Amino acid sequence: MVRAAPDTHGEILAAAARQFTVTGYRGTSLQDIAREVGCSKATVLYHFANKEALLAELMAPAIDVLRSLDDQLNGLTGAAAQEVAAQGFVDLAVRFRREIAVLRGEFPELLCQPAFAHIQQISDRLRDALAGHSDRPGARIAALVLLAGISEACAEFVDIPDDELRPALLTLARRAVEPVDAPLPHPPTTEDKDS
Amino acid sequence: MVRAAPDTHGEILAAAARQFTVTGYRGTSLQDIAREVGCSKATVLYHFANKEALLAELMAPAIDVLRSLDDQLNGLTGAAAQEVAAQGFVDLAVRFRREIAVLRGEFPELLCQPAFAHIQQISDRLRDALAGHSDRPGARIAALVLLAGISEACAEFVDIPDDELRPALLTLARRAVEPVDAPLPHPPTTEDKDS
DNA sequence: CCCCAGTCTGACCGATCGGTCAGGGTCTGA
DNA sequence: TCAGACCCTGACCGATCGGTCAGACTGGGG
Repeated sequence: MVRAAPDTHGEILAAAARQFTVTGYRGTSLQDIAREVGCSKATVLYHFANKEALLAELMAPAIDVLRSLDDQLNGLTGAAAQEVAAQGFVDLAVRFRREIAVLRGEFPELLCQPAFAHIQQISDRLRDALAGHSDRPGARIAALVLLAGISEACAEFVDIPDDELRPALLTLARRAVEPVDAPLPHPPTTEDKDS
Repeated sequence: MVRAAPDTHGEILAAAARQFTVTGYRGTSLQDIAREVGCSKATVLYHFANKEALLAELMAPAIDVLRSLDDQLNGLTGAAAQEVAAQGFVDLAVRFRREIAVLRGEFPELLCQPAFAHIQQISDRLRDALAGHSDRPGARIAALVLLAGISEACAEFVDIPDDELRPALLTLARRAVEPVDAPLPHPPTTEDKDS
């Protein structure tokens, strides 16, 4: 044991997560992060190639889950796609509230960065699934309102425990989604992860 | 007539509105705005005291309408408050899509500026009204999801005409809002502005 | 004619940004 | 004891930001 094992890398990551959620990505300087950790700005840039790499490492777990949700959605249509999309996204948003809060608002600019190249397309497909792959404006609008609103709610209600937030959002999503004629294989009263 | 009456002030305002909607308030520099207008940065700062004053003048009409909606909400309770809040906010968001898009994401930072001092409290009251002044987490969550989602949808669906977007959002809002036991004085099938 | 108010500009300012770099400490294994 | 990997830092860089300022240009009224 060498006295508390510094783990500066992890501390920087944690400090960045805190600051990004409060002041946003652009609104947080490397200097701010270094100050909270108690090291120099150069140290931050020793552990991370650049500011973008810091963000990318912070977002990686959430992005992995988003990608796997995208895989689950592949091939599903109609009401089944809507239900899986609603459950999957609510679960993701609640679990990764902090990451959602970071991306909030700076989505368009952040998506330009190579680390987040495919996020836009994935979230487009997610929105499309939530709309039951329908072309009706009402369905498309409802899907967008839900995705954006759920994200915002997760970022805002940090004081509400997961187990309370998740069912409330899921109930809301099911109520708000524009119903599509294709029936579900079985009633979605319990959680069903795989098809 | 003195050849086309420059109206630099208005041109700067219009250019700022365009750029703010695309790259955000912080993401747009005075240089960018000046370049689009075809004047110098110093000219921008001759017509507007500072960057914040430019934003304030841009937002003034939307804020006026928001304030009058806040007045309408005063004293209403239960389902009546929910209905007026839903109608009022959907109408406001659709009409002022551009302004909504500007504020999107930079809300927390922008609210610190003196010009937007009371916006936070007004939007809190609006959210509370949309929740029917209920304390139930479900109602509060639904209200936040709706407000955030509707804002985002208005900023995103710029290509959809007002007359199509407004009823779709209103239908969605009525479907998604957590019902409150207090009944409406009369069914809200037609628009009713005043009590 | 001059004067003045309105409009506009280039040059400049201090602050801050993300990022680089040479070098100093410290620990470890040969 | 020494080499080298690892960790960290102060000093510095160019770019860009919002904002200031002295002065140039213009048109109209006395």
